[in-house]
Amino acid sequence: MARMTRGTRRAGSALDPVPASGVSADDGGLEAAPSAPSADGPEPDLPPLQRIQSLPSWLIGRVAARGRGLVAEALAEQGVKMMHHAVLAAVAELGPIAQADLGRRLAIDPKDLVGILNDLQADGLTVREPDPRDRRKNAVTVTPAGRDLVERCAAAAETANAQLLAPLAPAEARRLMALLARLHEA
Amino acid sequence: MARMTRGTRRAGSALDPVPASGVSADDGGLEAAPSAPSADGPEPDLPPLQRIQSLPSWLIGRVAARGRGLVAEALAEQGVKMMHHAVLAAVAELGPIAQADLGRRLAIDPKDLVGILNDLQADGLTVREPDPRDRRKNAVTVTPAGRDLVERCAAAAETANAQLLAPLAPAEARRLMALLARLHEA
DNA sequence: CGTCTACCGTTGGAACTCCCAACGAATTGC
DNA sequence: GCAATTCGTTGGGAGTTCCAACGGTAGACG
Repeated sequence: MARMTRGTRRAGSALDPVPASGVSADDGGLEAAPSAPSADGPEPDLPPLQRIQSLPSWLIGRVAARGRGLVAEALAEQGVKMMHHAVLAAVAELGPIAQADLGRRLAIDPKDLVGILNDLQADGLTVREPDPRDRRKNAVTVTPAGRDLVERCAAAAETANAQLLAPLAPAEARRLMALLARLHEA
Repeated sequence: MARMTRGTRRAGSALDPVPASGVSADDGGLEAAPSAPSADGPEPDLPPLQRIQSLPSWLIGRVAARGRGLVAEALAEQGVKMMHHAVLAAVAELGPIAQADLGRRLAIDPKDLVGILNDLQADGLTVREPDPRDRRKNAVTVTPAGRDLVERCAAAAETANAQLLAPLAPAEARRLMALLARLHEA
Protein backbone atom coordinates (compact mmCIF):
# COMPACT_ATOMS: atom_id res chain seq x y z
CA MET A 1 0.00 0.00 0.00
CA ALA A 2 2.42 2.66 1.20
CA ARG A 3 4.42 2.58 -1.99
CA MET A 4 6.61 5.64 -2.01
CA THR A 5 8.40 6.91 -5.05
CA ARG A 6 11.07 9.53 -5.31
CA GLY A 7 12.47 9.36 -1.81
CA THR A 8 15.93 10.48 -0.88
CA ARG A 9 17.46 12.86 -3.33
CA ARG A 10 21.19 12.51 -3.07
CA ALA A 11 23.99 12.95 -5.55
CA GLY A 12 24.78 10.00 -7.75
CA SER A 13 27.44 8.93 -10.19
CA ALA A 14 28.01 8.34 -13.87
CA LEU A 15 25.13 6.73 -15.70
CA ASP A 16 25.69 6.94 -19.40
CA PRO A 17 28.04 4.13 -20.35
CA VAL A 18 25.25 1.85 -21.58
CA PRO A 19 25.02 2.08 -25.36
CA ALA A 20 21.89 -0.06 -25.48
CA SER A 21 22.28 -1.27 -29.04
CA GLY A 22 20.63 -4.51 -29.99
CA VAL A 23 23.60 -6.67 -30.75
CA SER A 24 24.47 -7.75 -27.23
CA ALA A 25 27.59 -9.51 -28.45
CA ASP A 26 30.08 -6.80 -27.68
CA ASP A 27 29.80 -4.12 -25.05
CA GLY A 28 32.52 -1.68 -24.38
CA GLY A 29 34.18 -2.54 -21.07
CA LEU A 30 31.99 -0.60 -18.67
CA GLU A 31 31.72 -2.37 -15.35
CA ALA A 32 32.46 0.76 -13.35
CA ALA A 33 29.95 0.10 -10.60
CA PRO A 34 30.97 1.92 -7.40
CA SER A 35 29.57 -0.95 -5.34
CA ALA A 36 31.63 -4.05 -4.77
CA PRO A 37 30.98 -6.85 -7.22
CA SER A 38 34.70 -7.60 -7.22
CA ALA A 39 35.30 -7.75 -3.48
CA ASP A 40 32.75 -10.29 -2.24
CA GLY A 41 33.70 -13.92 -2.41
CA PRO A 42 30.55 -15.95 -3.15
CA GLU A 43 30.41 -15.31 -6.89
CA PRO A 44 31.73 -18.44 -8.59
CA ASP A 45 31.94 -17.23 -12.19
CA LEU A 46 30.18 -14.68 -14.30
CA PRO A 47 29.96 -15.14 -18.06
CA PRO A 48 31.18 -12.37 -20.34
CA LEU A 49 27.74 -10.99 -21.16
CA GLN A 50 24.39 -10.80 -19.42
CA ARG A 51 24.44 -13.11 -16.47
CA ILE A 52 20.82 -14.05 -16.02
CA GLN A 53 19.24 -12.99 -19.27
CA SER A 54 21.23 -15.45 -21.33
CA LEU A 55 19.40 -18.30 -19.62
CA PRO A 56 17.53 -20.65 -21.94
CA SER A 57 14.13 -19.63 -20.64
CA TRP A 58 14.84 -15.98 -21.30
CA LEU A 59 16.26 -16.60 -24.75
CA ILE A 60 13.38 -18.84 -25.75
CA GLY A 61 10.94 -16.34 -24.39
CA ARG A 62 12.42 -13.52 -26.43
CA VAL A 63 12.43 -15.54 -29.63
CA ALA A 64 8.89 -16.67 -28.94
CA ALA A 65 7.80 -13.08 -28.43
CA ARG A 66 9.33 -12.09 -31.73
CA GLY A 67 7.66 -14.99 -33.51
CA ARG A 68 4.35 -14.14 -31.94
CA GLY A 69 4.69 -10.56 -33.06
CA LEU A 70 5.58 -11.52 -36.61
CA VAL A 71 2.69 -13.93 -36.94
CA ALA A 72 0.26 -11.53 -35.33
CA GLU A 73 1.33 -8.78 -37.68
CA ALA A 74 1.00 -10.99 -40.73
CA LEU A 75 -2.43 -12.22 -39.64
CA ALA A 76 -3.62 -8.72 -38.77
CA GLU A 77 -3.43 -7.89 -42.45
CA GLN A 78 -6.07 -10.57 -42.98
CA GLY A 79 -8.09 -9.17 -40.09
CA VAL A 80 -7.63 -12.32 -38.04
CA LYS A 81 -6.23 -12.62 -34.54
CA MET A 82 -3.72 -15.29 -33.73
CA MET A 83 -5.82 -17.54 -31.57
CA HIS A 84 -8.71 -17.24 -33.97
CA HIS A 85 -6.49 -18.49 -36.74
CA ALA A 86 -5.20 -21.33 -34.61
CA VAL A 87 -8.70 -22.45 -33.74
CA LEU A 88 -9.91 -22.07 -37.30
CA ALA A 89 -6.99 -24.07 -38.65
CA ALA A 90 -7.44 -26.78 -36.08
CA VAL A 91 -11.13 -27.07 -36.86
CA ALA A 92 -10.37 -27.19 -40.58
CA GLU A 93 -7.89 -29.99 -40.05
CA LEU A 94 -9.65 -32.14 -37.47
CA GLY A 95 -13.05 -32.64 -39.06
CA PRO A 96 -15.94 -31.93 -36.69
CA ILE A 97 -14.51 -31.70 -33.21
CA ALA A 98 -15.86 -30.96 -29.78
CA GLN A 99 -14.92 -27.71 -28.08
CA ALA A 100 -13.30 -29.40 -25.11
CA ASP A 101 -11.07 -31.49 -27.38
CA LEU A 102 -10.21 -28.36 -29.30
CA GLY A 103 -9.22 -26.56 -26.13
CA ARG A 104 -7.05 -29.44 -24.97
CA ARG A 105 -5.31 -29.69 -28.33
CA LEU A 106 -4.45 -26.02 -28.51
CA ALA A 107 -3.97 -25.43 -24.78
CA ILE A 108 -6.67 -22.77 -24.79
CA ASP A 109 -8.83 -22.04 -21.81
CA PRO A 110 -12.43 -23.22 -22.37
CA LYS A 111 -13.67 -19.79 -21.37
CA ASP A 112 -11.61 -18.07 -24.05
CA LEU A 113 -12.56 -20.70 -26.60
CA VAL A 114 -16.20 -19.79 -26.17
CA GLY A 115 -15.48 -16.22 -27.17
CA ILE A 116 -13.29 -17.21 -30.08
CA LEU A 117 -15.87 -19.60 -31.47
CA ASN A 118 -18.58 -16.99 -31.01
CA ASP A 119 -16.53 -14.58 -33.10
CA LEU A 120 -15.74 -17.16 -35.78
CA GLN A 121 -19.37 -18.20 -35.94
CA ALA A 122 -20.56 -14.59 -36.13
CA ASP A 123 -18.26 -14.13 -39.11
CA GLY A 124 -19.64 -17.26 -40.76
CA LEU A 125 -16.36 -19.16 -40.58
CA THR A 126 -17.36 -22.02 -38.32
CA VAL A 127 -20.59 -23.71 -37.30
CA ARG A 128 -21.57 -25.31 -34.01
CA GLU A 129 -24.06 -28.13 -34.18
CA PRO A 130 -24.95 -30.52 -31.38
CA ASP A 131 -23.44 -33.97 -31.59
CA PRO A 132 -26.28 -36.52 -31.84
CA ARG A 133 -24.12 -39.16 -30.15
CA ASP A 134 -23.41 -36.96 -27.11
CA ARG A 135 -25.76 -34.07 -26.81
CA ARG A 136 -23.47 -32.31 -24.37
CA LYS A 137 -20.90 -31.78 -27.10
CA ASN A 138 -20.81 -29.16 -29.79
CA ALA A 139 -19.52 -30.42 -33.12
CA VAL A 140 -17.54 -27.52 -34.58
CA THR A 141 -17.14 -27.47 -38.36
CA VAL A 142 -15.60 -25.10 -40.88
CA THR A 143 -17.72 -23.38 -43.47
CA PRO A 144 -16.43 -22.95 -47.03
CA ALA A 145 -15.71 -19.32 -46.21
CA GLY A 146 -13.70 -20.43 -43.21
CA ARG A 147 -11.76 -22.86 -45.33
CA ASP A 148 -10.94 -20.13 -47.80
CA LEU A 149 -9.78 -17.78 -45.07
CA VAL A 150 -7.66 -20.36 -43.30
CA GLU A 151 -5.88 -20.97 -46.56
CA ARG A 152 -4.82 -17.36 -46.88
CA CYS A 153 -3.99 -17.12 -43.19
CA ALA A 154 -1.87 -20.24 -43.32
CA ALA A 155 0.15 -18.75 -46.15
CA ALA A 156 0.64 -15.54 -44.18
CA ALA A 157 1.64 -17.48 -41.08
CA GLU A 158 4.14 -19.54 -43.00
CA THR A 159 5.67 -16.42 -44.46
CA ALA A 160 6.03 -14.95 -40.99
CA ASN A 161 7.62 -18.13 -39.73
CA ALA A 162 10.05 -18.18 -42.61
CA GLN A 163 10.93 -14.62 -41.68
CA LEU A 164 11.51 -15.70 -38.10
CA LEU A 165 13.85 -18.51 -39.14
CA ALA A 166 15.52 -16.46 -41.86
CA PRO A 167 18.94 -16.32 -40.15
CA LEU A 168 19.15 -20.11 -40.17
CA ALA A 169 20.00 -22.48 -43.00
CA PRO A 170 17.26 -25.01 -43.75
CA ALA A 171 19.17 -27.82 -42.09
CA GLU A 172 19.72 -25.70 -39.01
CA ALA A 173 16.06 -24.79 -38.87
CA ARG A 174 15.14 -28.46 -38.97
CA ARG A 175 17.61 -29.21 -36.18
CA LEU A 176 16.14 -26.40 -34.09
CA MET A 177 12.63 -27.69 -34.62
CA ALA A 178 13.69 -31.21 -33.70
CA LEU A 179 15.29 -30.05 -30.47
CA LEU A 180 12.29 -27.92 -29.57
CA ALA A 181 9.98 -30.82 -30.31
CA ARG A 182 11.92 -32.97 -27.86
CA LEU A 183 11.50 -30.28 -25.22
CA HIS A 184 7.82 -29.95 -26.01
CA GLU A 185 7.04 -33.63 -25.69
CA ALA A 186 8.77 -33.77 -22.34
CA MET B 1 -22.97 -6.97 -30.58
CA ALA B 2 -25.58 -9.49 -31.66
CA ARG B 3 -23.38 -12.43 -30.84
CA MET B 4 -25.66 -15.42 -31.16
CA THR B 5 -24.89 -18.80 -29.68
CA ARG B 6 -26.67 -22.07 -30.17
CA GLY B 7 -28.25 -21.36 -33.51
CA THR B 8 -29.35 -24.06 -35.90
CA ARG B 9 -29.82 -27.44 -34.29
CA ARG B 10 -29.31 -30.04 -36.95
CA ALA B 11 -27.97 -33.56 -36.89
CA GLY B 12 -24.21 -34.00 -37.01
CA SER B 13 -21.76 -36.80 -37.44
CA ALA B 14 -19.13 -38.75 -35.54
CA LEU B 15 -17.04 -36.73 -33.14
CA ASP B 16 -15.02 -38.96 -30.90
CA PRO B 17 -11.89 -39.98 -32.80
CA VAL B 18 -9.64 -37.38 -31.14
CA PRO B 19 -7.60 -39.05 -28.41
CA ALA B 20 -6.05 -35.76 -27.25
CA SER B 21 -2.96 -37.28 -25.68
CA GLY B 22 0.16 -35.21 -25.39
CA VAL B 23 2.58 -37.15 -27.53
CA SER B 24 1.77 -35.60 -30.90
CA ALA B 25 4.25 -37.87 -32.64
CA ASP B 26 1.82 -40.52 -33.82
CA ASP B 27 -1.85 -40.07 -34.39
CA GLY B 28 -3.98 -42.88 -35.58
CA GLY B 29 -4.95 -42.22 -39.17
CA LEU B 30 -8.11 -40.21 -38.68
CA GLU B 31 -8.47 -37.70 -41.47
CA ALA B 32 -12.15 -38.51 -42.02
CA ALA B 33 -13.38 -34.99 -42.60
CA PRO B 34 -16.52 -35.13 -44.76
CA SER B 35 -15.58 -31.92 -46.56
CA ALA B 36 -13.01 -31.92 -49.31
CA PRO B 37 -9.43 -31.42 -48.15
CA SER B 38 -8.35 -34.11 -50.62
CA ALA B 39 -10.06 -32.84 -53.74
CA ASP B 40 -8.78 -29.28 -54.12
CA GLY B 41 -5.55 -28.70 -55.93
CA PRO B 42 -3.71 -25.77 -54.28
CA GLU B 43 -2.40 -27.73 -51.31
CA PRO B 44 1.23 -28.56 -52.04
CA ASP B 45 1.89 -30.94 -49.15
CA LEU B 46 0.47 -31.50 -45.72
CA PRO B 47 2.67 -32.90 -42.99
CA PRO B 48 1.58 -36.03 -41.17
CA LEU B 49 0.56 -34.24 -38.01
CA GLN B 50 -0.94 -30.87 -37.11
CA ARG B 51 -0.77 -28.64 -40.11
CA ILE B 52 -0.53 -25.19 -38.59
CA GLN B 53 0.31 -25.81 -34.97
CA SER B 54 3.61 -27.48 -35.78
CA LEU B 55 4.87 -24.17 -37.11
CA PRO B 56 8.03 -22.88 -35.49
CA SER B 57 6.29 -19.96 -33.83
CA TRP B 58 3.77 -22.25 -32.19
CA LEU B 59 6.36 -24.75 -31.01
CA ILE B 60 8.64 -22.06 -29.66
CA GLY B 61 5.70 -20.43 -27.97
CA ARG B 62 4.72 -23.63 -26.22
CA VAL B 63 8.24 -24.33 -25.02
CA ALA B 64 8.58 -20.73 -23.89
CA ALA B 65 5.37 -21.01 -21.93
CA ARG B 66 6.65 -24.11 -20.19
CA GLY B 67 9.96 -22.47 -19.40
CA ARG B 68 8.23 -19.40 -18.08
CA GLY B 69 6.07 -21.54 -15.84
CA LEU B 70 9.03 -23.48 -14.48
CA VAL B 71 11.05 -20.36 -13.71
CA ALA B 72 8.06 -18.58 -12.23
CA GLU B 73 7.36 -21.54 -9.99
CA ALA B 74 10.96 -21.77 -8.83
CA LEU B 75 11.10 -18.04 -8.15
CA ALA B 76 7.77 -18.02 -6.38
CA GLU B 77 9.37 -20.08 -3.63
CA GLN B 78 11.66 -17.12 -3.04
CA GLY B 79 8.70 -14.77 -3.13
CA VAL B 80 9.94 -13.07 -6.26
CA LYS B 81 8.16 -12.63 -9.56
CA MET B 82 9.95 -13.30 -12.79
CA MET B 83 10.25 -9.79 -14.09
CA HIS B 84 11.29 -8.57 -10.68
CA HIS B 85 14.11 -11.05 -10.69
CA ALA B 86 15.14 -10.07 -14.18
CA VAL B 87 15.24 -6.40 -13.30
CA LEU B 88 17.03 -7.05 -10.04
CA ALA B 89 19.65 -9.18 -11.75
CA ALA B 90 20.15 -6.64 -14.50
CA VAL B 91 20.57 -3.83 -11.99
CA ALA B 92 23.02 -5.93 -10.01
CA GLU B 93 25.05 -6.62 -13.11
CA LEU B 94 25.01 -3.25 -14.83
CA GLY B 95 26.08 -0.88 -12.10
CA PRO B 96 23.85 2.18 -11.69
CA ILE B 97 21.64 2.33 -14.73
CA ALA B 98 18.81 4.53 -15.93
CA GLN B 99 15.32 3.10 -16.09
CA ALA B 100 14.98 3.65 -19.81
CA ASP B 101 18.21 1.77 -20.51
CA LEU B 102 17.01 -0.99 -18.23
CA GLY B 103 13.76 -1.23 -20.09
CA ARG B 104 15.48 -1.39 -23.46
CA ARG B 105 17.88 -4.07 -22.28
CA LEU B 106 15.15 -6.32 -20.93
CA ALA B 107 12.45 -5.38 -23.44
CA ILE B 108 10.17 -4.21 -20.65
CA ASP B 109 7.63 -1.47 -21.09
CA PRO B 110 8.58 1.69 -19.17
CA LYS B 111 5.21 1.62 -17.45
CA ASP B 112 5.71 -1.87 -16.11
CA LEU B 113 9.23 -1.02 -15.07
CA VAL B 114 7.92 1.74 -12.84
CA GLY B 115 5.79 -0.72 -10.91
CA ILE B 116 8.54 -3.30 -10.68
CA LEU B 117 11.06 -0.78 -9.38
CA ASN B 118 8.49 0.55 -6.93
CA ASP B 119 8.10 -2.96 -5.54
CA LEU B 120 11.83 -3.64 -5.42
CA GLN B 121 12.45 -0.30 -3.75
CA ALA B 122 9.66 -0.87 -1.22
CA ASP B 123 11.34 -4.15 -0.30
CA GLY B 124 14.69 -2.44 0.08
CA LEU B 125 16.30 -4.27 -2.80
CA THR B 126 17.05 -1.36 -5.12
CA VAL B 127 17.45 2.39 -4.78
CA ARG B 128 16.54 5.18 -7.17
CA GLU B 129 18.60 8.33 -7.03
CA PRO B 130 18.50 11.14 -9.54
CA ASP B 131 21.42 11.33 -11.92
CA PRO B 132 23.13 14.69 -11.35
CA ARG B 133 24.36 14.71 -14.95
CA ASP B 134 20.86 14.34 -16.38
CA ARG B 135 18.11 15.14 -13.97
CA ARG B 136 15.59 13.32 -16.12
CA LYS B 137 17.23 9.99 -15.37
CA ASN B 138 16.95 7.80 -12.33
CA ALA B 139 20.11 5.95 -11.38
CA VAL B 140 18.98 2.55 -10.14
CA THR B 141 21.32 0.68 -7.81
CA VAL B 142 21.15 -2.58 -5.87
CA THR B 143 21.25 -2.64 -2.12
CA PRO B 144 23.22 -5.34 -0.27
CA ALA B 145 19.93 -7.06 0.51
CA GLY B 146 19.09 -7.04 -3.19
CA ARG B 147 22.45 -8.52 -4.02
CA ASP B 148 21.88 -11.32 -1.54
CA LEU B 149 18.43 -12.09 -2.91
CA VAL B 150 19.50 -12.09 -6.53
CA GLU B 151 22.08 -14.70 -5.66
CA ARG B 152 19.48 -17.12 -4.34
CA CYS B 153 17.09 -16.35 -7.17
CA ALA B 154 19.75 -16.94 -9.78
CA ALA B 155 20.38 -20.38 -8.37
CA ALA B 156 16.67 -21.19 -8.43
CA ALA B 157 16.34 -19.91 -11.97
CA GLU B 158 19.27 -22.01 -13.14
CA THR B 159 17.73 -25.09 -11.57
CA ALA B 160 14.47 -24.44 -13.37
CA ASN B 161 16.30 -23.97 -16.65
CA ALA B 162 18.18 -27.21 -16.18
CA GLN B 163 14.81 -28.86 -15.65
CA LEU B 164 13.53 -27.32 -18.86
CA LEU B 165 16.49 -28.63 -20.85
CA ALA B 166 16.55 -31.96 -19.06
CA PRO B 167 15.51 -34.03 -22.12
CA LEU B 168 18.57 -32.79 -24.00
CA ALA B 169 22.17 -33.87 -23.73
CA PRO B 170 24.55 -31.06 -22.80
CA ALA B 171 25.89 -30.79 -26.34
CA GLU B 172 22.36 -30.63 -27.70
CA ALA B 173 21.43 -27.94 -25.21
CA ARG B 174 24.41 -25.88 -26.31
CA ARG B 175 23.44 -26.32 -29.94
CA LEU B 176 19.88 -25.22 -29.17
CA MET B 177 21.11 -22.16 -27.34
CA ALA B 178 23.43 -21.26 -30.20
CA LEU B 179 20.62 -21.52 -32.73
CA LEU B 180 18.26 -19.48 -30.57
CA ALA B 181 20.94 -16.87 -30.04
CA ARG B 182 21.28 -16.49 -33.79
CA LEU B 183 17.54 -15.95 -34.07
CA HIS B 184 17.57 -13.49 -31.21
CA GLU B 185 20.34 -11.31 -32.62
CA ALA B 186 18.56 -11.07 -35.94
C1' DC C 1 18.94 34.26 -25.87
C1' DG C 2 14.55 31.55 -27.06
C1' DT C 3 12.39 27.76 -29.51
C1' DC C 4 11.90 23.32 -31.07
C1' DT C 5 12.63 18.57 -30.83
C1' DA C 6 13.59 14.54 -28.33
C1' DC C 7 13.96 12.01 -24.27
C1' DC C 8 12.89 10.73 -19.21
C1' DG C 9 9.79 8.83 -15.73
C1' DT C 10 5.08 8.38 -14.79
C1' DT C 11 0.06 7.54 -15.20
C1' DG C 12 -4.04 5.63 -17.31
C1' DG C 13 -6.18 2.37 -19.93
C1' DA C 14 -7.04 -1.50 -23.34
C1' DA C 15 -6.27 -6.26 -24.90
C1' DC C 16 -4.89 -10.90 -24.14
C1' DT C 17 -3.83 -15.07 -21.38
C1' DC C 18 -4.52 -17.96 -17.56
C1' DC C 19 -6.82 -19.89 -13.41
C1' DC C 20 -10.70 -21.00 -10.35
C1' DA C 21 -15.59 -21.71 -9.34
C1' DA C 22 -20.09 -22.46 -10.52
C1' DC C 23 -24.29 -23.80 -13.13
C1' DG C 24 -27.66 -26.67 -16.15
C1' DA C 25 -27.68 -30.34 -19.29
C1' DA C 26 -26.28 -34.77 -20.41
C1' DT C 27 -23.64 -39.10 -20.09
C1' DT C 28 -21.60 -43.03 -17.75
C1' DG C 29 -20.97 -46.37 -14.08
C1' DC C 30 -22.92 -48.91 -10.32
C1' DG D 1 -32.69 -45.48 -10.44
C1' DC D 2 -28.79 -42.94 -8.50
C1' DA D 3 -24.23 -40.90 -8.01
C1' DA D 4 -20.21 -39.28 -10.28
C1' DT D 5 -18.37 -37.28 -14.18
C1' DT D 6 -18.15 -34.63 -18.37
C1' DC D 7 -19.50 -30.73 -21.50
C1' DG D 8 -20.46 -25.99 -22.71
C1' DT D 9 -21.07 -21.77 -20.74
C1' DT D 10 -20.77 -17.73 -17.65
C1' DG D 11 -18.56 -15.04 -14.15
C1' DG D 12 -14.83 -13.00 -11.71
C1' DG D 13 -10.06 -12.00 -10.97
C1' DA D 14 -4.87 -11.96 -11.39
C1' DG D 15 -1.12 -11.36 -14.43
C1' DT D 16 1.30 -9.81 -18.59
C1' DT D 17 2.01 -6.83 -22.67
C1' DC D 18 1.36 -2.89 -25.28
C1' DC D 19 -0.14 2.09 -26.64
C1' DA D 20 -1.21 7.05 -25.77
C1' DA D 21 -0.50 10.84 -23.13
C1' DC D 22 1.39 14.12 -19.69
C1' DG D 23 4.90 17.34 -17.13
C1' DG D 24 9.79 17.86 -16.55
C1' DT D 25 14.32 18.01 -18.52
C1' DA D 26 18.21 18.12 -21.95
C1' DG D 27 20.24 19.06 -26.36
C1' DA D 28 20.26 21.28 -31.08
C1' DC D 29 19.52 25.16 -33.82
C1' DG D 30 18.45 29.69 -35.16
